[in-house]
Amino acid sequence: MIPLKHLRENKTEIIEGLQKRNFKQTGLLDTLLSLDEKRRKTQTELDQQLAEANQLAKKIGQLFKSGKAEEAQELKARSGELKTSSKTLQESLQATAQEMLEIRYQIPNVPQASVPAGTSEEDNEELERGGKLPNLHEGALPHWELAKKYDLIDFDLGSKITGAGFPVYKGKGARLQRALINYFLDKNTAAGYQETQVPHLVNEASGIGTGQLPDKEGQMYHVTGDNLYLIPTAEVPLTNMYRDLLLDEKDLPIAVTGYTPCFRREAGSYGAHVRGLNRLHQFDKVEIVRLETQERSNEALEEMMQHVKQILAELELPYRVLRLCGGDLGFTSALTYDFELFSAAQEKWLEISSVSTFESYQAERLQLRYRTKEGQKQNVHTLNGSSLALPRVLATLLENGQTEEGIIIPKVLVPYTGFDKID
RNA sequence: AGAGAGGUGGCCGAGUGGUCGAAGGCGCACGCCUGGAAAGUGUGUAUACGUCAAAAGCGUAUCGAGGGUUCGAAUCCCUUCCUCUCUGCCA
Repeated sequence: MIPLKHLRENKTEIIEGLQKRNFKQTGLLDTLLSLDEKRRKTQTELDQQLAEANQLAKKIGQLFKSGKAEEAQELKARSGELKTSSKTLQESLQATAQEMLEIRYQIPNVPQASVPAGTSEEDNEELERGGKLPNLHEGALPHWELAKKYDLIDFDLGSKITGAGFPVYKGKGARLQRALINYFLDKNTAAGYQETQVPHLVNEASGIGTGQLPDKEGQMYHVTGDNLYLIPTAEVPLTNMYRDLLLDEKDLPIAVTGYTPCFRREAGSYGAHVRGLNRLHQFDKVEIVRLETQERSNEALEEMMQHVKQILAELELPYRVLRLCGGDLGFTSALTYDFELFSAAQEKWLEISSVSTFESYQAERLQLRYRTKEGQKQNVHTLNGSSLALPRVLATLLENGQTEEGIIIPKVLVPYTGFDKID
């Protein structure tokens, strides 16, 4: 959420920023500001009434003690009045606060200056390419064919036991998955991220904290019996570890990494987009999360980007880095770099990592602050990224590594897989 | 899942209807003492909101969370979450 104080002081800038992501309902900002004024007025009035009531209560107590019950009775009448009117004010205050909150949930983060304006992925800015494109032999196959040919992944079996989008990995396919998870975790811990295992189900407060709730409720699997949600990404538990905290500047930066399965309902997805590993209801991902000071967060974002890039380079996969345009930017993000791998057999780019800074936006919801050296309280800047999401890496690995003699495993992975070829 | 006990400030812990944002201790910060340190000693030590240009100050709220009773609630009642003990079940 946008901090209110910031909105009061920088409304014009915020509106300009939001235009970059084609956010039209700028009227909400004015509504918010006038509600804020109302809220403050009500608060002042309420405080005055409560103050009077407090004093009365004290007086009545003293009168009772000194045996002046009659005088006390007289005061009680006024006390009753105050009670009624303050209750009304209280309710009004709560309603206003709730209304403000709901509006604030509807206002996305303000993109950074470097974010290009744009409406779709067409307008994303390509920053660089790396790795090398493979020369596939005649008759090269997409990964779902390869998975079948070498018996690595069984989509039908997953459908049988659960449903579409829940594949079963078998033999070397399963081993490759485990190898990737370990390899990613090792790379991340070597870069200073603390390895963390978190719950795969979260409560409502956590969903609200990172912004999945209330808006994107339909995207998560909801365990209604216990009112818990299956995590759509490790970002949710990893970031919510720090919900409701007042840190000290010297506690920062905090960097954590964790592997979790991710569960997404993906309502509305269809067709070739969901073919094979391209889009799943359950998939594996290793996530990195950082908490930074406001001064250092942009630098941290660059570091995260370099880190992911290095992993992709080691895997010898053809990648490109994009700076997302306003229209493609996630609701809570201020700046996002997407990483894509080129799937040679499908002849298209597949997104495998998204590295973002949320600046204060998540912290405002999480109530996550830090005290600066000077003693001021500020919102922590939160950042996260995939490092990395497995299915599409696996898909590219299979497709780009295929030769007539089998699928070649990148050298860095061999110590993890225990084999250098799938045949 | 059933029965019981409990959740108080950074930590420990007192407080069962008024003078309690909360005794006392520990910790921490600053000062005094000391050649230096320890000990001793003094002062301070929560968060949010409102008021204010800002700070100070003042007001309000907060004793797990939410609601209720009462002129008045940390204290009584209800709901809920969490922790512990016993029983049951079970990787």
